[in-house]
Amino acid sequence: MVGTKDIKPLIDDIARLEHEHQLECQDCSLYRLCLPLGLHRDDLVQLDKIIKRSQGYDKGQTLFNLKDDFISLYVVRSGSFKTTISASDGREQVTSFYFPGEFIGLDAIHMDSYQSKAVALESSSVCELPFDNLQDLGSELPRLQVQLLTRVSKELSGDKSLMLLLGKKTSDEKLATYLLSLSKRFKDRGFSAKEFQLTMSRSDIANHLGLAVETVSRLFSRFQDNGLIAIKGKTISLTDVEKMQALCG
Amino acid sequence: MVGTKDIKPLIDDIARLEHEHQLECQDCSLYRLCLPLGLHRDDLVQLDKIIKRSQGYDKGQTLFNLKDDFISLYVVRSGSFKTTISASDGREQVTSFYFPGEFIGLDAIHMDSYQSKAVALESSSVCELPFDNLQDLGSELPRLQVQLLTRVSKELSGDKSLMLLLGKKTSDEKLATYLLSLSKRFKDRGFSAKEFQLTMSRSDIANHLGLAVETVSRLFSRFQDNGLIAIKGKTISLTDVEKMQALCG
DNA sequence: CGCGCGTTTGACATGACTCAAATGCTGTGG
DNA sequence: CCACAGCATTTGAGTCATGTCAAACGCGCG
Repeated sequence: MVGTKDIKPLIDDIARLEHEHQLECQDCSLYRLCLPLGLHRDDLVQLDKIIKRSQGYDKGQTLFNLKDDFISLYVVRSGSFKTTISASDGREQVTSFYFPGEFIGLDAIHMDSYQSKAVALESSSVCELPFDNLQDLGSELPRLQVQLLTRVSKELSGDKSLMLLLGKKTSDEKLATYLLSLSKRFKDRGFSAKEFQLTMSRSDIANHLGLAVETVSRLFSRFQDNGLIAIKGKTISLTDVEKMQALCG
Repeated sequence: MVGTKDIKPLIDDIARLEHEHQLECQDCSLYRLCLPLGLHRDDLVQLDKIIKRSQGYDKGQTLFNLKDDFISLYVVRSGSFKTTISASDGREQVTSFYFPGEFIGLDAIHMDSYQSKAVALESSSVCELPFDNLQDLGSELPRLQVQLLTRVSKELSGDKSLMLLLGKKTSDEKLATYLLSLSKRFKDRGFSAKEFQLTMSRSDIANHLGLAVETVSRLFSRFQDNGLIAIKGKTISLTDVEKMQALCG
């Protein structure tokens, strides 16, 4: 029996194979979503030269730590990551989750060290873009700079929305908003918008939304009772997207 | 009698005069804090050409509205602004406050319309940077692009800290963190780090910190009772910065 | 001077947290 | 391959921080 949930690992495998063969940007399956968008073919070749296609990361493995020297930006190639920042007493906030084609480390550009910690949520791989090289190339390729600027601006925009969520929304609204935002991101990447894996733990979700784990767990149960979702372990199906949207506030 | 609180309006007047005389970047008092930092003198002249030094904005006046066409970035020249985003039912979140030398509109770069609304908190003025012109210039002046990228990254970093605040901090910690962050920004601008004007209303502060107005008001009273601050209307003095820092969490 | 809004203060309500315990899942070693 | 250990998740009961509602106060503007 081949269920939907068998597809994602398969696609991950493809990405992994692509990685192992040092596939170039122009042939990468993430092309549409990634930095090269809008660059000319000749430019791409140059970009390729500075990209390090690094080895994979295991679940729980750290991509970079708070205060590590800022050397590179990373683009998720396969898998997923979370970033966190922490208060002086150790309390942590999960600031973002990152999926294939998304940039990690953009908030470090203005400093010489990372401002957050990035950890893989599953077996994952990344493309590493040494920032100095990227800047050198950027002064020759204005479109590359624009792409980069656009990326940071987009993340900024998303963060502002999260502020609204954290500051003003109730727990139901928070979870509904979060699930729909995940759904959209999966859809953009060619996965199902209705059924997907929650690669992050309940406590990562809770933390990101400014809730307690128990609250999130209860919400999942309630959403299920109300026919909004079907959830089994880490697999979730959105069974009533309309009602979910109405819940977002 | 000339109290400390008479100084800021005075400095604002200077900025206003500078503005009226169409002062150029290289002679602007915000030079250190603003975009031109790191540009060569010749480059500055070019930058000057594309900057529109717009007329002032009154308290409460809108700089741009949600969904207005994204034409320009703005740099605060004097005064202060707030930006807000809103949920579908009208609930608003104050996403940021902006002081002289800071950029407004960076989150719109990735779209063709503003993602938020910007409103003056007092009589204020701005420099307007038409984005298309800025990009044209940027392709000739890589350092300008880097400056811009650095700016967006910095705002991103600040937003992540606010997530920690909104998601994990108690009401005291929120207010203490906020007051110290204001203090630092005033200090960076050559104003007193200990005594300054809260140009935003209590309800703007409360909203920004994810609290109710009443909570903020009670906190101000309690902080005062505990000798942390002295507050009179919109003027606040930090009387025990150490204790305040200890409160930040 | 008086009106109106922003702010403060008080009393009460409640959504979400904490603590506690049961249940389920995953990965590991025998 | 199974059994067990340890961690993640769920569920329940009770508490608490912060929000809501209501009213008084006072500052700033016309």
